[in-house]
Amino acid sequence: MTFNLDEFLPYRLNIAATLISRRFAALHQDESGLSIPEWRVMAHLANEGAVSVRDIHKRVNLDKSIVSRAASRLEGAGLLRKSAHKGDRRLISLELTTEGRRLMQRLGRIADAFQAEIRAELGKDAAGFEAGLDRLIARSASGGQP
Amino acid sequence: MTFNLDEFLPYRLNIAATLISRRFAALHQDESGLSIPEWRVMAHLANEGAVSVRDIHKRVNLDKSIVSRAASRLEGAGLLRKSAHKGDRRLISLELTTEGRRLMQRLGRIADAFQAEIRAELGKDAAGFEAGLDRLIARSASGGQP
DNA sequence: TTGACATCATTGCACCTGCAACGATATGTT
DNA sequence: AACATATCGTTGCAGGTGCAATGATGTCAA
Repeated sequence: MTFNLDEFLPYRLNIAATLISRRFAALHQDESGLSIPEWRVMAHLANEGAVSVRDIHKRVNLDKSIVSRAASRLEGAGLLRKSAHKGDRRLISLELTTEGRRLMQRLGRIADAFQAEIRAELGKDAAGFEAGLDRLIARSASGGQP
Repeated sequence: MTFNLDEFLPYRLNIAATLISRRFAALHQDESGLSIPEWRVMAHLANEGAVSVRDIHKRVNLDKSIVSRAASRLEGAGLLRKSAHKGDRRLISLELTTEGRRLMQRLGRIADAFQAEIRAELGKDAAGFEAGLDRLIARSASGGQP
């Protein structure tokens, strides 16, 4: 039996992702109270303006049910606004309110600072690490190893 | 607004971990039917022999309630055995059955092959990627940036 | 126009997770 | 010995997640 869990890449990847998420959550939680899905929805809206649930679902890797519920909570918190999409009444337009935009400006700064901190910790391995990350995502997203 | 979610490291890390976990699950699911917690418990037992719930909880980053429930399911499936710990009756000794050991031999081979596949995909970035991963885990586990 | 089929957002449901009790047992102090 | 405190495994419970309906709307072809 040569296999060792501590050296297993999927395991280490999972641990690292969990720890980094916790660290980031600890940084912005007090200020925002956002969960991870809510954070992703807000971050996407901050970049893209008015989009549908389906757009977010596809772009930020969240099940559409999760996007839907997150949007409802965020609407209740006054951070985004839902409106009917002109032309296609199946769609819903989501966009940030002024308050939502203001929050995302602060969170954007926190996020940038945190990313800089991580890159500093990575030091000379930063470039290789990020290149590997992107390669894994690209290879895995397309369904395997084509 | 300069922030972009797609370039945000915690986000990319989370996506990569999820995708890799899915790929690995797809490989061994048919053969084993194990969930991620069950897989971790089994993998640890395969290396360590008889250990307690608390040991696993600390070593493989799972809440003790999750370890406890996973162990019960695995016991029901005939893959591990619970027995009283001599000397300290609060503890429970967990160890693989013959069937469990046999399963882990097959899964160990699958895991090793999968890891080789990932390293091949990473190519020249493999070393930097893994070094970065370990560094992030080490820095984050110790509570921050000491 | 009608009808078959696709797409969108929401909801229901079963499962998993994280956290906080809880009872049982150990340890340490007096 | 007796008590306070700590540790172990289990369980209850609230909340989150993934998946499969569901109903509303859109598209396309005959």
